[in-house]
Amino acid sequence: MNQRTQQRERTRERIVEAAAGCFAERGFRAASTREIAARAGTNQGLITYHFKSKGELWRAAADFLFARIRAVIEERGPLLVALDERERAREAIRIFVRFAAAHPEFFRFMLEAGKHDDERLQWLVENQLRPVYESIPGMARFAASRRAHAQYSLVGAASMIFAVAPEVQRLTGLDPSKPEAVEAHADFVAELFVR
Amino acid sequence: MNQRTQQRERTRERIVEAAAGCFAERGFRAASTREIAARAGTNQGLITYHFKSKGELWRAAADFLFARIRAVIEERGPLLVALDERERAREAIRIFVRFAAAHPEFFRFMLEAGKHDDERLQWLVENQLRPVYESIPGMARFAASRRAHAQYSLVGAASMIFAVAPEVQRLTGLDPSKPEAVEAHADFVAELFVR
DNA sequence: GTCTATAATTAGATAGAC
DNA sequence: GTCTATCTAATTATAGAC
Repeated sequence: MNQRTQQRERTRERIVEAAAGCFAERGFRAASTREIAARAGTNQGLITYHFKSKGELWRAAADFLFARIRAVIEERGPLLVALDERERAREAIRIFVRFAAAHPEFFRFMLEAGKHDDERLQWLVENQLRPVYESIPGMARFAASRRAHAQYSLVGAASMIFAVAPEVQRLTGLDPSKPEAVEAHADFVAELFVR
Repeated sequence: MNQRTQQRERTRERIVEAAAGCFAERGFRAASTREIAARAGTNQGLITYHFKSKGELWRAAADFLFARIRAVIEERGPLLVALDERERAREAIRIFVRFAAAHPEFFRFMLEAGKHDDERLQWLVENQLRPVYESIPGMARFAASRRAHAQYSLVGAASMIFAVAPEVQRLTGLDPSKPEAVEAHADFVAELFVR
């Protein structure tokens, strides 16, 4: 790879990461390409050059966010096989909670996308979400008829406190991003779903 | 109350309800006063006349949404005292889940507001959320040090599946708004938190 | 009280300089 | 590949007719 191609990739990466943050914080419509460009340390025209449209940038941002959760699954999944069934389910849930704490933008992005039945949601479900849906941890314990209820209860219980962290801080005084709070939440949710 | 005052109140109510829906669906910034006006069957200029600014309309919308949850608490709360402690906690959670199913816009509105630490969140916490926070059901069972974790786990588990209903439908085929799905989710979450 | 017209900003996409 | 300038369309808030 020559220097120009490397520079190109680094610039694209900076823009995509800034876009993921902006789309998560503001939603697709309210996120502006000018703000994304500024956050990436560049200009608005360059976004059109690299991504053609705001919609394509959004898809690149989704791919960026899902690459991180896939990495966690691939990295931590194999380590769980040594544990017995119940402790494996608990530890998988703790890993999931820690991911939610480390990447609240992932869940903010998903919460924004999941509430509108448009072409973006369709693309997201088919290309990103469906492939990882089956790997949500600890769900084999529940009957198929309750699977969706268990999945979304777990995702909600694990991620909500981090998705609205500023509200939690103002309302309760607890800062959910602190390591002690993350571990307390991981233990609480793991114990809630696997007793 | 004379006719003109009645007409005024009905118009304001229509605008506020439309605003609550738009702010929940799109967030504060992306919701446009023109779309709100169109949904309320009127025009954009009238919004400025009645509410002065978009920010004040947002506060009126928040007040409208919280009035509904307060009404449920006041209406259904007294009926629970006849039950024993555990069944009271379970039934309170079921009522909360049914509210989340009937009013996903409440939770979409809150999820959008809760992720930005701005003057709107400050107003929302102090004027609307704090007064009802203590009435979230079934939480007396948990130690004070775990209260926030329990509260947000419950809110997340109860509401997420309805907040992202279009995603759930596309991904799993389940329509969470159907009465059978609502009851199944209510039972699942109640059983999850009170065994 | 309701509506139309408009002013001042800001948006995404495009064109072209370098 | 990067950046500035600009076009068209949309935004909120305002002014004023009725």
